[in-house]
Amino acid sequence: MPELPDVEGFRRVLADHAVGRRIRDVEVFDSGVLRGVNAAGLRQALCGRSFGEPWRHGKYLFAPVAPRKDQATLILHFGMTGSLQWTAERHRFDRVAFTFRGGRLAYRDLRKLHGLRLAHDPQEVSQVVSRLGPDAADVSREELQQALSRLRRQVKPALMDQSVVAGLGNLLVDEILWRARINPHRSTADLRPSDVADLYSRMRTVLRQSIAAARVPPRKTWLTGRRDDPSGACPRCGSPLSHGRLGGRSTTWCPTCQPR
DNA sequence: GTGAATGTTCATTC
DNA sequence: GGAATGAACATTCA
Repeated sequence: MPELPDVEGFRRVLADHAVGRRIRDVEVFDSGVLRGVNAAGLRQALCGRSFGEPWRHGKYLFAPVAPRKDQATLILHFGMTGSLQWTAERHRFDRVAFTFRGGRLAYRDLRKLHGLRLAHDPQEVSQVVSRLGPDAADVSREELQQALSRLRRQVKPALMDQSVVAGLGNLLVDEILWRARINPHRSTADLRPSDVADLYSRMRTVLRQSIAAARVPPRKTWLTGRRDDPSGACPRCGSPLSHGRLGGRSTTWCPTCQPR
């Protein structure tokens, strides 16, 4: 599930409900999601403290621990199935829960591909961020142009590479390329500046609308709304959609709108 | 039982 | 050195 818009939604959940409130308890139901920290360490770092204003870069969510003199930051990554929920109800896939007066915040994740880290100082945080390209919701057209022009790769895997631009996942990239009428197999080396300009403006639109919905909205007018239908037709031209694998990921495109 | 799933990382092989 | 590929991680669901 989680790409940039989803994680931005989780950021809002944390910001709206938990920031500034005393963390009364940290329950670890499954330590399989803890990375580089154990349950006792996490409890000790967080209990009695609170979260400061959370921020996001790409698909990572950073929750600074207050008071700031502690210099610690909780780093969350949601893998393919994670989420952050403000809910009183315990769910079978809740792996960690933070308890506050008046509610609880659950890190819920089916597959446990990623999870929670605790950075003890700003260096550890910048270490994580330094491996990422500019945030997709924040990057300028010039930056994107430059990042892509350095590569000679198929455009889809290039855009999904978090060190090129951070935050785009499988669904978003398919959606953006479809709107920009760029075939996912095309090489970044062959993109004209006008292609990148198109790509950029489509990316902005898709991100803005997806962030508002806290997900890639499964609308029938979007490619995303049709990709799971094996006999799906392009919402724009009606051609049967093509399906394949690219960079190891399932890929959907329109052979008419997105010629090679 | 099999394969696939909106992610990342590592090893291997061009 | 880059780029492409496949496996691995853990788990459920169709």
